[in-house]
Amino acid sequence: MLLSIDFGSDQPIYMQIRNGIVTGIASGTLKDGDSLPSVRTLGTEIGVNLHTVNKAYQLLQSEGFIEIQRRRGTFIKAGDAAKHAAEFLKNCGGPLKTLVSEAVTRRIDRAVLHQMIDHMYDELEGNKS
Amino acid sequence: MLLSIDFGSDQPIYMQIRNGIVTGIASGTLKDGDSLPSVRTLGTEIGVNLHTVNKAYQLLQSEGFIEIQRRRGTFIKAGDAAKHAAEFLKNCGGPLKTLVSEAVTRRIDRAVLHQMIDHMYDELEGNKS
DNA sequence: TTAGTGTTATATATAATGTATAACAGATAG
DNA sequence: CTATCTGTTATACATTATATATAACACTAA
Repeated sequence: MLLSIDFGSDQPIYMQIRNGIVTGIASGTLKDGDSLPSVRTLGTEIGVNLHTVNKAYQLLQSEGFIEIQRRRGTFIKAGDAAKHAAEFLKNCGGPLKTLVSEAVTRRIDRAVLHQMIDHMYDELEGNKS
Repeated sequence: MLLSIDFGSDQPIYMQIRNGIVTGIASGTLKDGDSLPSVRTLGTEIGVNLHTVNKAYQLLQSEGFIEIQRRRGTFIKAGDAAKHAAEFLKNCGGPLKTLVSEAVTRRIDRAVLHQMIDHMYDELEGNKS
């Protein structure tokens, strides 16, 4: 299954969908031009209303990850990475600062975070060309 | 000022308070045993209701960052870092995975994230003993 | 005695999240 | 041409999260 939803999560469902698809793109599971399930199909599949799926799709489109073609379908969009890189770097600063602060209070060495990130990169980029 | 609140933020006020105090502890601005402003004082200071501050304090106490002493005040608690380290590492995996995934889609090299983290560590640990 | 502490209770308001149902209008496949 | 599928819009509703307002409680500390 492309996505699995945790209904008990503190994270909104549409955010879980959004994050799942972003990870799918990063891992290469979803490639440029691939079609996504319709809002109804995906909604039924994961047990969620079509509007919730639509909310995730709208968000993903606004972020440049997908392209919604009315009455045709929704497709993965490679887009211009560099164009969105600055935006990402600006937005990730706050959350990352909080995460690092918490790590420092727990006396977790920076090397641990480096390793976690490296492991995630390896895992994501492992299934590429 | 210890804290500044962005009322237009998507992040809840009590979360901003919580994160600000965690960062304060990480940077050494807030040390073990230091007293925090009362819920009323801090609330007035940043233009927020005392219950909102109390919500942040309760959360921080549940996470082991502070100790609330009824009718006496609230104090920074060094606590046992190792005791909470595992919990943190478990919880940070999800958000970090999302962040890394997004970085990969934007073709941002892992070294960039490493550098950001190093910079934050340096900044936080720079003001220590 | 007085002021200050976190806490509890009650009430209210707003926004966010999610569901339900129906209809629209064009695309697409049979 | 017809039937199905597409994202979209509209309406309504329910629940939860967030935040404020006000008052009182019970104890601490100056």
